[in-house]
Parts: sequence; C-alpha cells; structure tokens
Amino acid sequence: MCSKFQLQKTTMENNYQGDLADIFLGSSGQNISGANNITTTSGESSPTVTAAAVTDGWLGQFPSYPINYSASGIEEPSVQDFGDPFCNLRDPLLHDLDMMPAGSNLFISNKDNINNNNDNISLFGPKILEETEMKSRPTGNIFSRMLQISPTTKLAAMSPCNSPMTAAVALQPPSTVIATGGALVANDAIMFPNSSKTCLVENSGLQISSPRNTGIKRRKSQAKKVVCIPAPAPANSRQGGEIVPSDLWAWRKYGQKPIKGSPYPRGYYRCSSSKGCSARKQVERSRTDPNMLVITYTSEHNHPWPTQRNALAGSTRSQPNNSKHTTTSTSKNNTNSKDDEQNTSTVAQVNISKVKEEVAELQDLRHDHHHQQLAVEMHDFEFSKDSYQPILPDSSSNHSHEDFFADLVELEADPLNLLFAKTLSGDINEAGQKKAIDAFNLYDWSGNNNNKSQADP
DNA sequence: CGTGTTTGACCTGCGC
DNA sequence: GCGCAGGTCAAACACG
Repeated sequence: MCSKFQLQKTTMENNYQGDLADIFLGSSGQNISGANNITTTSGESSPTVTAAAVTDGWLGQFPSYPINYSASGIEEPSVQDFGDPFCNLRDPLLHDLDMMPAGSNLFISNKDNINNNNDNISLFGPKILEETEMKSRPTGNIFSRMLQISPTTKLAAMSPCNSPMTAAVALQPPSTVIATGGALVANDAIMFPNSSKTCLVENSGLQISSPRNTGIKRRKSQAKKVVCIPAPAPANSRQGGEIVPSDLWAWRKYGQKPIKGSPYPRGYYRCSSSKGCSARKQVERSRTDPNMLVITYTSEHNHPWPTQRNALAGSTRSQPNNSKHTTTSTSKNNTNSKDDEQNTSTVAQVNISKVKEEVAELQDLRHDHHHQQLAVEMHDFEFSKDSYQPILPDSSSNHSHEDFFADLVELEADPLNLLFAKTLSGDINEAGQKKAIDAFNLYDWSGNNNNKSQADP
C-alpha cells in the first residue's frame, strides 16, 4: 500500500499483452519522445523499443503548466485534461531531481535538437526548459504521472511503479536504455538512482521486438491518456470490481471485461456529470504490479467541472460506513447543491482544523514509522491560494508545519482543495482511527470499494 | 424515483 | 472473410 501523499512515478507495466500500447510518458508537460532503443531486463520481457516519429501536435495537446485553481473557481477543464483533476498538479517528488548525481545528465542537454526533429525528446513539455527552470516550475502530477497515448504510437514498455521516485526521463538520441529491475541506465544519459523499479517510456512509432507484444491492437485512433496510480487495496479484494479513486467528475460504470492475459478485469466508466459528455475512462490493475491502477482517460469532458457530485446513489451505497460516520455536511453536500454552496467554507475550516489536529497527533506518533513518514511527506507540500504546488525540499523551503497550515487555511475558497480537506477530515473522524492520509483517499472512492479498501491493510 | 453497479449479449476494430 | 478480443449496450437489480 502506498503511503500517504506518496506520489507515484508514471510508469506502466511492460506491454506484455499488447494492449496499453502507444504510450507517451509525460504528464502535463513531460513529454518524452525520441529515437531511442529501450531495453528492459526487468520483468519477464525484454522488449526493444525503437522510436520513430513524434507527433508534436499531439504532444502539444497536453499542458505544461498547472491549472490555476483560482479562488473564483476551478477552471474549466481543457481537452488536454481528459478529466483528470490531478494532471496538472506538480509532483513534489521531483525533488529527486535534486539528488541526481552530477553528470547523470538527467535533463536534455542537446536542446537544439529538441522538437526539431522527430528523433529527439521533448521533456517537460513542449517548451524546453532549462534545468533550473524545470526545478522551479510545476511540471508534473501530484498523484500520478500520465502516460499519454498517441494514436500513432506503437508501444510503451515499462515496469510497475511503486517507488516514490519520480520517473523523469530524458533521452538523448540515439540512445539505448537498459532497465535492470529499477536501475535505468542509458548509454547517453539516464539514471534513476533511487528508483526501486523502472519507469519507462515511450512513444511514437515504437516497435517492439518482443514476441509478447505481437498482440498489440489498436482500436479507434483515439487520443488517450493513461494514469498510473497506486491502488488502494490489493487485487481481488472485491469480486469482479476494481477500486477506483474518484475525481471531481462523476463516473458511471457501464461495463467490465476480463482482459486477456490479465488476471484483473477492466472497468469501463463514462462521465455521468453531464448528459452527452463523451468522456470515458477505463480502470484496471497493472498486471505486473497489482498495487497499481492504470486509468485510461478517453475523450474529453464537454462541460465544466461539476460543483458537486450529482450522482451519489451508487457511490454512497458503496460507502455505507462512510455515509454513516462521515460528517453530515460532507455526505449530504454531495446531494444537496444549495447546502453545499452554503456550507463549503465552514466545512473547510472545520476540516482543516481537524487536519491540523491529525498531524499534531502524527507528530506524537513518531515511533510509528508509517505516520512518521506521512508527516515528512506532508511537509513536502506547499499550498497556496491560487495554485497547488508541492514544493521542493530545498534549502529555501524550510516550511514548518505551521507554515503548512497557515497556507492551508486559505484553501477554503478552492473547491478542489476543499475536497482535500473534506475527505481528510472524514477519514480522520471515522472511528477515531489514526488513518493516514492517503493521497488517493483524499477523494471519495467510488464503486463498492470503500469498505474493502479501508478494510484491507 | 433517481442514481448507481452488474453482467450477458452484441458490436466493432484489427490481424491473419 | 473469419475469428479474436476489446468496447458498448441495456436489462435487471441494488441502494438511499
């Protein structure tokens, strides 16, 4: 189980069965492409990946910069967002970049080549950033890294991701990357010094020599975005279903299919926030790492973010304990928009206070490694009024917990952050448990999962 | 009643 | 064209 606020690098399982093909690594501004041969020795397969052309235009669909969650409201999601509210949140674990050994050449050094020919790499977005700029600018996703699927790509080969080490990849073409159970070594550039597992990558026009990938199929040429997140509960914890972390959208499950080669079924969801919305997502567990969920977003929402979850009959049903114990303001707000609007500020304040209390308790529980880790990880975040930007733990960011909460107080005007506070408090309240703050429990868990996910160790 | 999930049937893209 | 596998539909049912 991934610990609280533990972010996951965007990785994907090896493309053993051929689906989940055509993957770009590069959430919200992390695009990786290039004519690189990638070989991984992790796992069972050793696909060799040869990249071809990069669809710059397609890459350009994805934003490089974070959504500005202004106090006046959340921006309407763009096409690029694919409905993923996390996609523009910065990955605080980018601080790992700071730990990169000198000369490891993590970043693109040959900028002249970037985006100028198809054999090169666009890292951290369409705009090539200087290393210092990259460090100072939100570049990733708090909760996940996204693997973006291009209609023209052929493969992504990667291993499971359950290391907090963010997968930041830069390849200098032509390069060969060898992933050996986590240590990613490129003859030109790349290393993941602290990564226990490997992320990798990529991209347009890739061709796989591995016989495991002969089954690749592509249905409609449709842009997709893949998010790899930690699953809240072990596989098969719930028969037939999947534990799906919800986001601000309301999703309705419309199908489930067993996937050949995978012991885990794939759930199909469509947006129920608005009639006529074509947004869909698929949720399945990673075959190689059951602790990871692979969520594939397809199409985009054609409507603004809902101000509340407008369809809670099923989700509340799936969380009987929650609905029973959670504060009424939290549970009822979901179905009462007026009350929701009127109470959000108060709720936020109350819940933030509870969060404070929780962390104070956590500090007293330093013998508990899990909680201790949480406190440390929470320290890595910085909230601001206008945006959510986890900070780098550099010398200039010596934020005390007091600073952390001082910033938190301002969150009440932010619907997204409000969700954080709400759910945090809900978790904390329930049964008086010192429930650690799971980055993905920050949002409601949809489906019939919540009980299971909470029951599971 | 309105929302959700479940699940078998059907549709469709793709490789051979 | 055929078969496979993924994707979608829709009826039945559950929940609040």
